[in-house]
Amino acid sequence: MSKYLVIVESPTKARTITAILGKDYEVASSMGHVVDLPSKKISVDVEKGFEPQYHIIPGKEKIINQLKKKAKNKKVIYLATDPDREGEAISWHIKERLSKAKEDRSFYRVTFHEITKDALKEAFANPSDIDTNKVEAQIARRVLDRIVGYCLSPLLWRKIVRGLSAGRVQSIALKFIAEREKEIEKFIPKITYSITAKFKNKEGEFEARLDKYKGDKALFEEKEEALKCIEKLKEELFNVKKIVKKEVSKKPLPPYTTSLLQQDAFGKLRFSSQKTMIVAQHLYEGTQIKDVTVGLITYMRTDSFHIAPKAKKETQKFIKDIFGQNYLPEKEHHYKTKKGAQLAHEAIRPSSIKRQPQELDQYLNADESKLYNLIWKRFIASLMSEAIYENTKVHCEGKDALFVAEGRKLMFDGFLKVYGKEEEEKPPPSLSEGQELNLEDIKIIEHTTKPPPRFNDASLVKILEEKGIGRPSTYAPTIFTLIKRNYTKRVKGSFHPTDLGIQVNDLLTEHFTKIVNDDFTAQMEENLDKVEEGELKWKKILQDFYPAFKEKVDEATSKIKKHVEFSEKTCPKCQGRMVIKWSRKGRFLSCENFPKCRYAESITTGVKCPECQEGELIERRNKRGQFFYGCSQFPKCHYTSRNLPKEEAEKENEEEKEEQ
DNA sequence: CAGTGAGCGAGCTTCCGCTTGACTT
Repeated sequence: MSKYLVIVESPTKARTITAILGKDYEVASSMGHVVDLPSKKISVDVEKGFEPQYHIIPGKEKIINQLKKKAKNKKVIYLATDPDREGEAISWHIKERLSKAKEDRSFYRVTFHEITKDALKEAFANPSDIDTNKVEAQIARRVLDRIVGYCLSPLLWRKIVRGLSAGRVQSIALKFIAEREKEIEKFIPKITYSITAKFKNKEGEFEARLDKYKGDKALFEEKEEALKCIEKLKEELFNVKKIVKKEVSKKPLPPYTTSLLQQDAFGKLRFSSQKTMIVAQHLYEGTQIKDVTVGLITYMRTDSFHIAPKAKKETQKFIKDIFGQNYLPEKEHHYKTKKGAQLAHEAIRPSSIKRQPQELDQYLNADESKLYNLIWKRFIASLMSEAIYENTKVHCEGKDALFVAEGRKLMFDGFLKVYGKEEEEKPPPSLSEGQELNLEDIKIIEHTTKPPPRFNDASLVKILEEKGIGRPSTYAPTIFTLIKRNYTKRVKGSFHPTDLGIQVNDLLTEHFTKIVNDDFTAQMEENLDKVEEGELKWKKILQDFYPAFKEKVDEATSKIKKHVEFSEKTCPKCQGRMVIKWSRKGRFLSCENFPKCRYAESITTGVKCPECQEGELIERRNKRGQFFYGCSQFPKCHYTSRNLPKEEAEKENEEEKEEQ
């Protein structure tokens, strides 16, 4: 019988810890949060000090009961959830629920940043209490998000359409997408002209670009000017004025955090954020290799570059053994962690560098192999030495003109041996200073400025992380929410806002400028830090925020006119216009004069029923709220379909096109 | 896996962040 109970968040972690701690410790997992604000109501008493009204998350009663059962005969319970704000709050909620029992028992908080024998020994030798400041910072964060989300969303229901949502994180993500579209729309391409020349001497020929003409930067707005310039240049004599050689080194990229993994997997494998996380989860949970299940990578939701010392040593030895001492840097690279990171976990790395990608292929499916391959290479590269290039810059001068030719040569590959591309450019042939050159050819190159690109999974996650908006566990779900709400659509991998998305964003940016501002979250985080330091009371954050926010909500409620969607049709009874309304069964057409005129009808799609040829297809919803199409002649005709027959035909066509 | 519904005007929707399984006929 175990003496102690240890509670962690994830079952995988529980398994690993059990193996280290031994028989005296029973390890259980909470599966994340067990207590939260109920989703039905706002559950924050804004009149009385913003006190949150918590409940057990539906479905988590089972887990709490299991924890209670396991705690029964234990005198000591160790709360070992993740060492960050959310982890502290989880421990606090669990303690509250478990200490209601009559038995006397002690609770200790233990924290560790890596799961090794030494780290655990250290942690359990120095147990502490729950850090109430950290918990309070979490409460402030939770309550603020609840207030923002549950005040703004209903406003959108009333003013635009039911079922919409807004929040501190998703609304900024939407803003990035919507504003980018506006930039693209108003973008006017600008054309400029530059000049390149081909020079020749005994050794060979090379290209150079015109850098300066009569002391000015050689970029022309008019083609005429460039042509005139060329005519003059043809008469000039050129020689090699200067040859500059310079060694430059290129540092490897840091190991993966969640955001970097999502970005790279999108760039290299075209995985969506969501897909990356699902595949990474499989690698983390592990797979059976020669009768044992082993986790192949460390935890995939992290914002830290930290590497367990033991893993680092193992990898450095591996690099030395396989590639040689040269491939280890003289001084270890330091990767700077983002401000505001919570550092609860390590960077994402292989659990052992010795499990090489090609050896695992037989145990993994294609996607898992590809992702593991990236993780393995990126991690090992992050500990390898820099690549060294020799850059050559040749200045060719005439009377009024300076041409520059550049090249680079790889002198030492370093980390490029495993990860990344060699960017070699052909250096000019061997030249000597003062040498005369023949101008062989000269031409104009047209440059068109391009609009900024639309966001994709990678760039959206990148900007969110840079601005400190959202957390590793929420990047993928946030993107999913924007798509689910029909705010944005993925078109060939990049996000286009929908009309609805633009409309929602316009409303929010006009009336809630502060909340959809980039640094709203940053300011919140600064305040939360103060709460953690004990310098600020959590309620003060809300007292400072809420009154002005409430005023804006009230103002918007009275100012904004409800958006009414008119249809083309008129009411056959009173000649009023028909408008689109929502019931719990979906959309329908109603007379604008309701309730004076009660005429209503279904919205038809204009597509004839393929079965009876009489009725038209109508958009319908089943008990679970899912859409399907049925015949207007029901119950005479029972035809149903998930998609419009016409759409299906179009879809098939598109697929065929793409395959070609 | 597919099926899903019969009048619609109530009562419903929603946030962010931490975790993994997983309801029906």
